[in-house]
Amino acid sequence: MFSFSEENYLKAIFHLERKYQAGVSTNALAEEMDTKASSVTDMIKKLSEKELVIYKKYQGVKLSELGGKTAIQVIRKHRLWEYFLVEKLNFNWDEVHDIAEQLEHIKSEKLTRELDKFLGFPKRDPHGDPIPDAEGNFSVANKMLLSELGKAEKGICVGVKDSSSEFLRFLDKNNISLGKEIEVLEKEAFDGSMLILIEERELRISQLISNNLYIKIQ
Amino acid sequence: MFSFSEENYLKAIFHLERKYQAGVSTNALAEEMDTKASSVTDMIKKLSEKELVIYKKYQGVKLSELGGKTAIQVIRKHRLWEYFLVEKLNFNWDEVHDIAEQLEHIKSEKLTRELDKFLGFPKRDPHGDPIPDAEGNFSVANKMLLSELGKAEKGICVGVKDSSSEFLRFLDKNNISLGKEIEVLEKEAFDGSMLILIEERELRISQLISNNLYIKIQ
DNA sequence: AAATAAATTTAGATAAGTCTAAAAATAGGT
DNA sequence: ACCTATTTTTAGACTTATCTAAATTTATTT
Repeated sequence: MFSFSEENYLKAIFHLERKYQAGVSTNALAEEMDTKASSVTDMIKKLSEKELVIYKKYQGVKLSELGGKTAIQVIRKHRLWEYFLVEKLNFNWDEVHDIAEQLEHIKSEKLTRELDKFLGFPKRDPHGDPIPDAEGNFSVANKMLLSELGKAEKGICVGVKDSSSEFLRFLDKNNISLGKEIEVLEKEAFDGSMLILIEERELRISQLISNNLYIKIQ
Repeated sequence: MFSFSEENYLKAIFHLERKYQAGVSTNALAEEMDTKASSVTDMIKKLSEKELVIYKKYQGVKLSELGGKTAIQVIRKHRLWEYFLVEKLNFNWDEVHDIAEQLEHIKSEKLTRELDKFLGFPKRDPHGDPIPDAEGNFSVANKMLLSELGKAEKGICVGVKDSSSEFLRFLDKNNISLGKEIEVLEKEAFDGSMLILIEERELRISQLISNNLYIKIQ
């Protein structure tokens, strides 16, 4: 089928397409993949020959139908494995990403289906991201960033934008986890920090934090 | 750490060392790995530089202490995943090998430990092979081949030598599975076939079959 | 619209793992 | 001990995925 590297590129393009609908630039992809632009060009050509992406020189790249499907299957596997690691193997949510990066490339449709069934067809991974079903369908929740809330507004914490171990451990330390209600008590215009109420506790968080926490209102 | 390919070579050498204690020959390894002798020589040199094997030109190859430990960890992961697939994900014992070949290369000690714990520290994989513990220790059962039994002798089926899907499906079809008692009713000297009694049923099996079934006596 | 800056692609090189074909070493038979 | 057959290694080439440096295209500024 496809190599690990090809699958990683497809996944990266998929994620970047949300931000760059017109086409993902070589440089953006190079940054996302932590590689050089020239390497990206080479790989894009290869993906283009395999009809996984639509590419015109200097015009950026988009996933084809096939490329999109493939990317979603990789993402499905990644998120199912993350769920497995947390729910069955006692991993914390900040420890699962790197292992899922490896597991997402295991090739066996039956394995993915059976894992999904074994886990009870979970809808979201430990970071609140939706898990595509076998057909590739997944719900795009109407979430927003906590930083978008105004004073006295409330929301339920439903996901994280940054899922780095550092950020997740910060949330753990401050007892912020998915499903909890957060109310904005104050907003500081100067630095974007806010005072929030979560489980009867008041907590001051910087804009970097509120910019990486997804919430759902009402 | 080590590449998939390096790990596969170590595993192959480990398995072949049982048969060739004096050192595994390049050709034997090439056959096992389904590759060319020249490729084997190249890889052995690399493994030798990394001190994973002991190698002198034209003298065959042996695993070093480190190479042996590494091989056993790969085998441990392979067998744990096979057990997982059969016990948790409803796979049949003839379907798990290829997937375990992929999963055995996932790098995370914690994952292996937690998987082992989750499975209840199983001692044997679905084919009856011992699963090394975290320290690499595993029991070498005093098993023998069914073909070594004489007339009127009995044994408990404890493993398979060939674990190809074809052989395993043959066993399924004839209701031969691990744990069952087998008694030799007749032995045909001419072709090595035997008439066996298993669960009240009489069954004639060729020598190819009895040569690939491990049993334990008394 | 020309000049400059930025982004992108091309050209050529490298490392891992494989191959074929040829050379070298070992083993076996007489 | 010699000749031959077999095994093993070497030499040189190919593929995948990467890199650096140079060339080219696109975008921006004046």
